[in-house]
Amino acid sequence: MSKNSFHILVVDDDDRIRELVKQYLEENNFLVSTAIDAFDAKKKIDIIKFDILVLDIMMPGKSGLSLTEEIKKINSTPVILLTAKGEATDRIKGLEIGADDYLGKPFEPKELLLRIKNILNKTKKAILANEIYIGNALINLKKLHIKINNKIIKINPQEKKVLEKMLEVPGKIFSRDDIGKIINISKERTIDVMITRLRQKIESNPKNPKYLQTVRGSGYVLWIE
Amino acid sequence: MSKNSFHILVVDDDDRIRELVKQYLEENNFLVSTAIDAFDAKKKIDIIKFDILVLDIMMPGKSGLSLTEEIKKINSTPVILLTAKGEATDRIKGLEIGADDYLGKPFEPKELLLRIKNILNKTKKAILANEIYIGNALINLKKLHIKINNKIIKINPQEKKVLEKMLEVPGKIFSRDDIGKIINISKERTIDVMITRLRQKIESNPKNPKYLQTVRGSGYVLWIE
DNA sequence: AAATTTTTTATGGAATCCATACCTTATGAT
DNA sequence: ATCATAAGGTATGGATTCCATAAAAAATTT
Repeated sequence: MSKNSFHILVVDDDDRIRELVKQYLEENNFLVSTAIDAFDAKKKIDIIKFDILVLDIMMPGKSGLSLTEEIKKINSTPVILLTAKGEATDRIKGLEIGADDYLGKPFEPKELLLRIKNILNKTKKAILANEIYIGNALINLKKLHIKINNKIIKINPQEKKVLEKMLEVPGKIFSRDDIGKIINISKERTIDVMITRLRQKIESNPKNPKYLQTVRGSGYVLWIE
Repeated sequence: MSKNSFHILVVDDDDRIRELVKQYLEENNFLVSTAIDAFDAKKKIDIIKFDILVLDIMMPGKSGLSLTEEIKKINSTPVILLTAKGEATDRIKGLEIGADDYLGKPFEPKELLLRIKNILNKTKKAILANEIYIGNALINLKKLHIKINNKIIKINPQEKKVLEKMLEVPGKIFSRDDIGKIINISKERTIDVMITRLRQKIESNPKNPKYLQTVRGSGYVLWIE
């Protein structure tokens, strides 16, 4: 049951939410710590460097907003704010003072997970380790493998090359010709075969791909969210 | 059978845990002492210098936390805390006051062993003695030998050179060329043979190496955990 | 010169790569 | 809606490259 390498701090005064989120993220292989309020959080932040903070805005004592402000003065740890419904002002304020994303309550844990992966994909740490999320698959280009559903699947060098290029510009359509140039192949069918294989490795439902999609008449495109 | 050179103090008021851990660590060649509470522990610490302390947090009399605090004022002996399940606060508190790692109860002895090796690999003593764990193998570069499964195996000068270089940057891929430069060899197969030999010495299952791995098309890489 | 270590060579096996053939699906003209 | 056709998907297999290792030869140490 190997964890990924990211540590997240969840701060909320509501026990249920805290525990729910913690559990959900842990199920998805994150290392999770929690804090009950801004002061508690600050203490922990001063000691350990987290990869992401998830802060409730509305907390007794000090608000998530003030905490965000403090944090952003010190370093650039990404912050996701949890805002009560309708509090549009807070959201805007949050982004102004440097929060990286926000999520209105009530929220789906799944949605939070998505945002987290999104942000992680942009961090230096992930980039240095050559790690990036595509949906549920944590791609590690350096180690030539993919972690998905607690399994590790190997990718081969050719597959790596293609993934690498496509990951540089997610959303860009790659013609078969483009892909062919990357791996020195000209036959169209051959390229299709490689795409098929990649799909089997990164998609949870390869027959109906969500991330590595076909663009009929043009080629293929990779989405990372 | 011959011990390694590390001395560990296990402090827990629960007899069963104390004895279990002691036995397990002894099986793995550590020298182990035990203490029944914080006062008992303090007495022993004042007399002997241990390489690692394993402290239960929840103990009658004085808690593992206070003991950690005291210890850290005196010197930097590494401390691993054992915390009851769910006591997230204690864990963070522990790290705050200088503990080096923590482990939630109930824990696998194997997991504890892993953390211990991890910490030892970082200590000055280990580095000075040129001792480092790779999985179950305790490599002693100075003495040109490896302790594994209660056996001592010699390593040869060439093997040492390679290990030494690879240990400097675990996780880095060494091309055959890189390795060839270390030991002045150009034939690729020759290098493979050396890797094979090393695997037979440090891996418990050389056919399926866990630490000294092949990166097809690129070379070899050494992982130490 | 005996023993040990190092290097080379030879061989078999595994992983990867590429192409082809055949199958399925999407699309637009009728 | 139906059908013809273009486009895409994939199972399979041969070729090739790459790697592991036994065994022998050479070099070095004892």
